Amino acid sequence: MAHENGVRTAAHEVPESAAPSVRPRRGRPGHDLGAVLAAAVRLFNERGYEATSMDDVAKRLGITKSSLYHHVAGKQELLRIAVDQALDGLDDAMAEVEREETAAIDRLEMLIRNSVLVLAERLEYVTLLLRVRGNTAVEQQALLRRRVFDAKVTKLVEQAQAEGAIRHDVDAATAARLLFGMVNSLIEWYRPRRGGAAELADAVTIVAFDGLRTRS
Amino acid sequence: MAHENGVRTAAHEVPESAAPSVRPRRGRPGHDLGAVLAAAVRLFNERGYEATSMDDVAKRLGITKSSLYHHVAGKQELLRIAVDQALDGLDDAMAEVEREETAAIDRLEMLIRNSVLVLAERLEYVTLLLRVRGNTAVEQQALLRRRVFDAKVTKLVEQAQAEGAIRHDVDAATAARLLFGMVNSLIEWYRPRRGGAAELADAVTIVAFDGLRTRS
DNA sequence: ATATTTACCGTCCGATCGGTCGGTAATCAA
DNA sequence: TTGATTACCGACCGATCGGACGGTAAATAT
Repeated sequence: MAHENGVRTAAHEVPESAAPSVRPRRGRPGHDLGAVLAAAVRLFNERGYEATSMDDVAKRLGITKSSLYHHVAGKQELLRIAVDQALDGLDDAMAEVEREETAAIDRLEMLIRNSVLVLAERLEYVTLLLRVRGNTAVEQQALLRRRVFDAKVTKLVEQAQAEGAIRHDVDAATAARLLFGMVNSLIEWYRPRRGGAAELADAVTIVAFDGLRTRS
Repeated sequence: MAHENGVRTAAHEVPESAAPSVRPRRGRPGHDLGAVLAAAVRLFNERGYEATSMDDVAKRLGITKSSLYHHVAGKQELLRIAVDQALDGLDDAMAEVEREETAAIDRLEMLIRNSVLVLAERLEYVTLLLRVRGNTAVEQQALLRRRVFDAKVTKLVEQAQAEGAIRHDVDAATAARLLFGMVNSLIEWYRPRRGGAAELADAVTIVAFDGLRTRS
């Protein structure tokens, strides 16, 4: 693990579903960690994490850099909280599927649908996650969790192949990667619309399982 | 256009197919622009463009930063030359397809195959291209050329739909994006093997057109 | 009124960044 | 031997970076 920072920050904190909420807090009014995180993630995605300075984030919030450091311990922690939001969502999607006992191909379809929904719901967090390169300990930890997820997808494809539901002329690992390559590419162009995520999940599963070609 | 730099650098330069070649040059022996570019692109992809300093590039080559500036005008030019390598390859792939007069779906398949091969051949350049965010004029120019490419793909899908070869229950633009989302995702995991690119292109076209599901 | 809690600010710092400049070293052509 | 040509280097510069620190401002709770 290598704590690397001070003690603070348990593991899963903040955005209580990203709602600014109407709770009247105690001290002087101002931004809370949720607002700070939202602004930071938006900027990270616009310009890239490395290309965004803490001063950029502060300015977007209308405060100074020193004020920003009152809310967050450092730039890396901002990144860590954000990617954890994405990874937790993806893990939930996977956990729900693992509770199922249906045919492997049905669980695979369910996983794809769930993942598309998570991607749409937490678009900015997932976008940030998928761009992490592994430069720091925080990023490497994120890559590790991604690899665990990917391995589970491959397992699922292998099972579906063993059950005869998925073609054997494409390697399972390759199929899994192409599948989630397609899913993950949503971050490049999908923009939230009401209900848009569900029909998008339809499109993805159709292309993935039945292909684009018309058949008689 | 907005030249932004000095006069130099015509448009398409260097890597004469990336071969170090045996040509005996004139002055003092050392690195040429091709070697510099290769080292830079590799580092850009490992750590990200912004996170890579010119000193990092110089050190990887075993020279100093000032020596590096003898070969290249600046960091942005390094990026520009690199992404142009990728874009030129993709444009060639598209141009070959546009010369064809077969059915739209066949041209689409040809484009996918060509694109996969370009991706495999110029993997590092394309990787860099696909990560560009648009922070500078150089990057925005690259994004512009990408958008032109994407628009042509959508047109092709629309034609194939009009010809009845591609299903109508998926929006053409969405299909085009999912298609190249899948293709482009190769940069995340594909690593060169002899002949591997061709069978990878097979896998991609199979999944794209016929889907993963087995059918009786 | 006073204590507590929360948010904010100005100022400073060492490190690193992309880039410049003037000079030196090694090779080939004449 | 001299002149091009090409490659390299040390020293320097202004700007910006992430972050530290001590102090102030506004709200609620007592």
